[in-house]
Amino acid sequence: MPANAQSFSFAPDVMATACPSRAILGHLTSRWGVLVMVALQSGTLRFSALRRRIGGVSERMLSQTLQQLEGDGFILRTAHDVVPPHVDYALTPLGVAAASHVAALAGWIEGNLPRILAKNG
Amino acid sequence: MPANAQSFSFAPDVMATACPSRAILGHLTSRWGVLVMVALQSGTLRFSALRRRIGGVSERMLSQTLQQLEGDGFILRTAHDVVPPHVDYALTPLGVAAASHVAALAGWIEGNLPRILAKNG
DNA sequence: CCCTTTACTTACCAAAAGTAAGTACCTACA
DNA sequence: TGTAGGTACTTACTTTTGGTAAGTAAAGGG
Repeated sequence: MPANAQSFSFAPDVMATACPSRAILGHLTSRWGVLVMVALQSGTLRFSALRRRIGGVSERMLSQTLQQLEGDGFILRTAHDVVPPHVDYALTPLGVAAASHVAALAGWIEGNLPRILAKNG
Repeated sequence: MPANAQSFSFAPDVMATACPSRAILGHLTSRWGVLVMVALQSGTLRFSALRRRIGGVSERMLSQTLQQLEGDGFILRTAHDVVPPHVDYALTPLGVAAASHVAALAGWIEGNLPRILAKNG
């Protein structure tokens, strides 16, 4: 056992099927999860603002994705008890850190799209 | 038109359904795409070596994922015409750049798993 | 009075992904 | 010599996931 071992009985490894990190990675890299994290990077947004910003997402999928990311602690959901409903979504500190990585990937793709589409591997 | 404008009629935007960057993002963040990129970061691997390294992937999905990433120019496939078959997969320069971002995300998750699982958002 | 907006959920159907087996050829082992 | 295993896939079938459309409740505008 190495000197700086953690108080865990396993080393987190995304390559291992059963490792919890695999599920978290799955949530953050899910089709809509990535886009929700990127969208929330620029600040708090309401449900329908998110829906308008993220092209092509359905209410069902947005709702499901938000619940998943909230469950992981990346997103904070704040419901104001008024009619019509008003619900805000914002990144938690943990979410801000995670979002920076997914946004870096998305940004890199956007910035290098010409190169990618030209297939200059 | 700004001075440093690109020779493109659109600004790449992952939030837009029709933008090609959306599809590329989808490939790189697909369930097995992420893990393939991370696995190949440490060097060239054969099909079955990849399969053994990536826990839980089926041959069908690995094959499909590799073809997708090869089509995008992130991966180079080299088939040696021998029996039994011998096929090598390696990252292209473009793939190395992309892999650094997905690996950063995967690495961050692994490194912060305790915090994430403790749900200290 | 009906349409719209808000934030969802539920039922239904299509698309994606997982499982298992087939292909073709070689090596090793008994 | 026959059987098991390794190589890199593909194909058929089934299960799971994802998308579409509609329903819910209450307020406000035309």
